[in-house]
Amino acid sequence: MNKQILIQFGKRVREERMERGYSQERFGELAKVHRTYVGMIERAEKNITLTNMEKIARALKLKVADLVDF
Amino acid sequence: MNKQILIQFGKRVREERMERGYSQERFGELAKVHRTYVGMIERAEKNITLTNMEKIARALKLKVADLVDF
DNA sequence: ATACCCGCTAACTATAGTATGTAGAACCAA
DNA sequence: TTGGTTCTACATACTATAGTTAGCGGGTAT
Repeated sequence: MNKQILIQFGKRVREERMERGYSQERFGELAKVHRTYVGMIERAEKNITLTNMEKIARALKLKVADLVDF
Repeated sequence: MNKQILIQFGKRVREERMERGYSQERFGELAKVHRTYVGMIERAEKNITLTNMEKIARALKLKVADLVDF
């Protein structure tokens, strides 16, 4: 499994979340995922699926492609 | 679950695969995923994970972002 | 000292990932 | 025609792990 890509994705999410001043909890509510799941994704502990990537992108008002620029 | 995004992704994969003249089986070998899994993704029956998206993108010599232009 | 934020563990359940086999369509060759 | 090959859809089924949740600890701030 290519862990590097999960790390890059997690970094991007954290960047964009913090830029907007959201806590993990607040962001979880917006994206409709659990607060701890946000942390897991940012720490690259879970291999996120496409539908959840879309939830997160939507909460950030971004395209999925903006989060996987690789 | 947002099925529409899986449908779009599946279409993009099929387009790019066929453009290159690969069968599902041949493409599965290239991408290092099972032949039937390729079909399932193209038919939007599975919610693909980021690491497998990367495998598929690599086999197509594309970026992941090229496959999720939404 | 209460509230918020985050990392982390641990558990459960849903489903992604992997695989085998069957069947039908399209093609070509003998 | 008939037999062989290729490609794909589809039906299970197993096992790995993603998705979801509750809870604890440590830090920061008010």
